Amino acid sequence: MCGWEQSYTATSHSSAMLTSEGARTMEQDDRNHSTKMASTATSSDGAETMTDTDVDMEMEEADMTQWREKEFEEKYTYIVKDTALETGPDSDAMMTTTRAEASLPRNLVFKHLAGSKEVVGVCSREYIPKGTRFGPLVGEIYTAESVPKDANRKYFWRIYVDGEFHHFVDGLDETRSNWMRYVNPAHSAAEQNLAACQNGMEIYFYTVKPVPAGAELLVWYCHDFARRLRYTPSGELMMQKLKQSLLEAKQQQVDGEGSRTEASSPSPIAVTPSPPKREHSVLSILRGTNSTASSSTTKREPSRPLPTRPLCADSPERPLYPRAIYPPLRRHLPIAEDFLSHKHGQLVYPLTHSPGKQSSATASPSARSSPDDSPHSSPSGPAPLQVSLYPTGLSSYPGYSPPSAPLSYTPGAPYPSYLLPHHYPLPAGGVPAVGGIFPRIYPVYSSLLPPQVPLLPSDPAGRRFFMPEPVHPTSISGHRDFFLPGPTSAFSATTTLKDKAGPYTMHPNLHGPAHAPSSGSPTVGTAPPSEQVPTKPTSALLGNSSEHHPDEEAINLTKMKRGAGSAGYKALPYPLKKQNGKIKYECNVCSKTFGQLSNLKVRLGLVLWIPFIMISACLIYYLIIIPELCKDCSVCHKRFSSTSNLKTHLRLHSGEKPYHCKLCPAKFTQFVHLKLHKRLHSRERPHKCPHCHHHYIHLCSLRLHLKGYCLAANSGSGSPNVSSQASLEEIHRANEEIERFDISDHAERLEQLQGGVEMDTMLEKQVLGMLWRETDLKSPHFHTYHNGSVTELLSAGYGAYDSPNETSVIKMRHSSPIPPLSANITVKKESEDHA
DNA sequence: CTGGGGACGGGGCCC
DNA sequence: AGGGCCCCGTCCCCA
Repeated sequence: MCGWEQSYTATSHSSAMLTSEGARTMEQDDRNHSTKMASTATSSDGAETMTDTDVDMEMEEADMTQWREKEFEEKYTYIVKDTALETGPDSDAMMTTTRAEASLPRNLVFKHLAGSKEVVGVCSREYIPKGTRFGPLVGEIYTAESVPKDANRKYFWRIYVDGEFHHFVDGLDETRSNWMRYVNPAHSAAEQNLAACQNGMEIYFYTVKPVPAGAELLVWYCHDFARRLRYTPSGELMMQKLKQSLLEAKQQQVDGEGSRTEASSPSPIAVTPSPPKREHSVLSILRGTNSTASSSTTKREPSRPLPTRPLCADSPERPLYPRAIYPPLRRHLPIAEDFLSHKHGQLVYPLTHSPGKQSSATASPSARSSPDDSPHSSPSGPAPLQVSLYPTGLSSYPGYSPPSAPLSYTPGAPYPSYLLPHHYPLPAGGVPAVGGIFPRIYPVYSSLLPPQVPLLPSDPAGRRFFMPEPVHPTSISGHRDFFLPGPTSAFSATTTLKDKAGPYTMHPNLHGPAHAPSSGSPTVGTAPPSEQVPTKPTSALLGNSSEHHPDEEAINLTKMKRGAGSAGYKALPYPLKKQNGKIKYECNVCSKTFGQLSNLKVRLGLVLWIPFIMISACLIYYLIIIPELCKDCSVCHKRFSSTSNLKTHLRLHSGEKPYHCKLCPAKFTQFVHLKLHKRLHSRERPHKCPHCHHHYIHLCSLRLHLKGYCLAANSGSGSPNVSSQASLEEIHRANEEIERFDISDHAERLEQLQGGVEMDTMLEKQVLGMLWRETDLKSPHFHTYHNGSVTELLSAGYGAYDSPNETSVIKMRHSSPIPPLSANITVKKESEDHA
């Protein structure tokens, strides 16, 4: 936590980090901003001085939904400027992208329709803290007088001065607007993460909540703005109104006809009793119908009053919102109802909604769905709202097409750790630990995966795991969307396994509003209605244009998204059978049949997801974990769980036995074996040395030890002969010999004899003789002695045995009943030699 | 049954 | 914090 906090705080004011281009400008801006903040904080509270951290904390806790525009302007914490445009007319970027696209800040990414370059929304690349300001909105300026009569007001934003309408900022033209035109409108307070505010004569978007990586930016008017436009303070309310309108419209349809137009024809039907018919109904807007004033016929009211669009097309000043509602076509009503009523929709309206989003009665889905008129569906949500009714709409901004900026963006690069909020502790790498739904549903499988592997591709973390960060959309075979399908997406799962591009295509069912665009978000109106291809993602829901059965609708929508080749049921991993001429939506795993393709998709999503995870887990385990853990023997190729065990094993091949028994010649490859072996030597030892830790089985051994080989005893008396003369090593060796002797049968036999000084003396000579024998080749000291001269060792340690030479030892051995100690091959050899 | 030997896994220490 | 290494206890097999 601290780490994050520190890094975050440290860089939090460097907006330059957010956009790599124009860093200087931004930095400067930041500095100014920081200065501003500091001064503001200080002045606002007399003595109290707020630190940056304080400001951050304050921002985190603040409820920005109630902020006034002025507060946004004064309290925002971070600035994200548009990416600087490459002005050169020859610049490649300008050749392939529009200004709107090129202006996208680097911490954002466009959401595209699968397989197309059409921008349907704007998502964050990285975590974006609350209180971040984007903007200002760029577009063509029109005064009430200068507005072209046939202007498409879908992207109109109204600028007020002193409460009076002043002018429009039109984001329609992508070559004259900026990326903000592509931002979709939020249909509910819950999904809203941006608030549109007019500061001065400009419009800015402020993050009103932290925006996690991968989340779509969804804007709604701030309190003041909405009030000016006479909009509801949130998209939610707008949706409620819309829903109400729909119900009323339906009722009217049931009651009678007349006004209703052909299903295919979008002519609006006044739904609400009072509201006069307008060229654009809320529904139409919600659907994303991009009704221009002229095309009004088919559209419904803007689902969500985009910020700018509050007014009707014709009269900007007039607040649009619930003006007139054109009821959806009857055949589509059912869908619309479901859509509006289901909160956790299992309903799969492929193109436009994610189950979660559908849940809310908010207009979002529809708003983002494609407007009929703008079939071409520019997916962005807000735009739709802004349809002609709302001259200035939130939705219109998101748009954007071929990213020039994105192309230059280096995936992985410079993305500021500061973007990680203290309260958003992502693990290093930005991937959250396993969590979420999957582990709860499939605990067994989830447990197989490494703790940091996100299991649900549908969540941002999961997507990152499979499609790490900034894979630029364009890098994926033409697919600009890079979201992975979630468990509910059969198609997604399928494609994920077999096609690289597949996995990353956005699936409406899975990704709610963010993806909706594909089907033509309300906002959509990127292209002029005339150019727009009728997609109808939303239309499917609302029943605008199609006359198809809902299922067919879904299929068609899918086709639109994926292209003819992979559309609808054809995208399933197996062919569907037909029954009575009708496609039978049967699960090839459990054979369960579904009435709708969408339900089958959900089923397959789950079914396919399980083996997918299992396979993934197994691969990870066998290809990564095991090899990592196992070490194999270069000789026999046997594998071991640790290098330590392998090392032990290798001794078997090398013959090395580093663990020697001091009491016998036994040697072992493992210490533990030596230890076990030592037990054999450690029988009861009643004869304990009063001065040290030595214990002996036989008294004679103890006596020998006490004769000069007990360091403790000798150091006290100062007598010892041996200790003073011989090295410690030699003394230890002597003691070892004594011990060896002690455990041998010879000691036992010797003790059975009549002890006495003589015996002890003989014993000493024998034991020490053995010792000398063993060491004489190594020790010059003993060597000297061995050559016949009286050694100091002998004189000191053996007193009477002034000349313990080989002969004496041999004699003793021969004369004594003590056979050569088993361990002393040397001795034995010597005796043999002498023999 | 005993002891030797091979292997596994955990804990602690050091880098 | 993580990896490598060593020590240790334990288990199992076999002669």
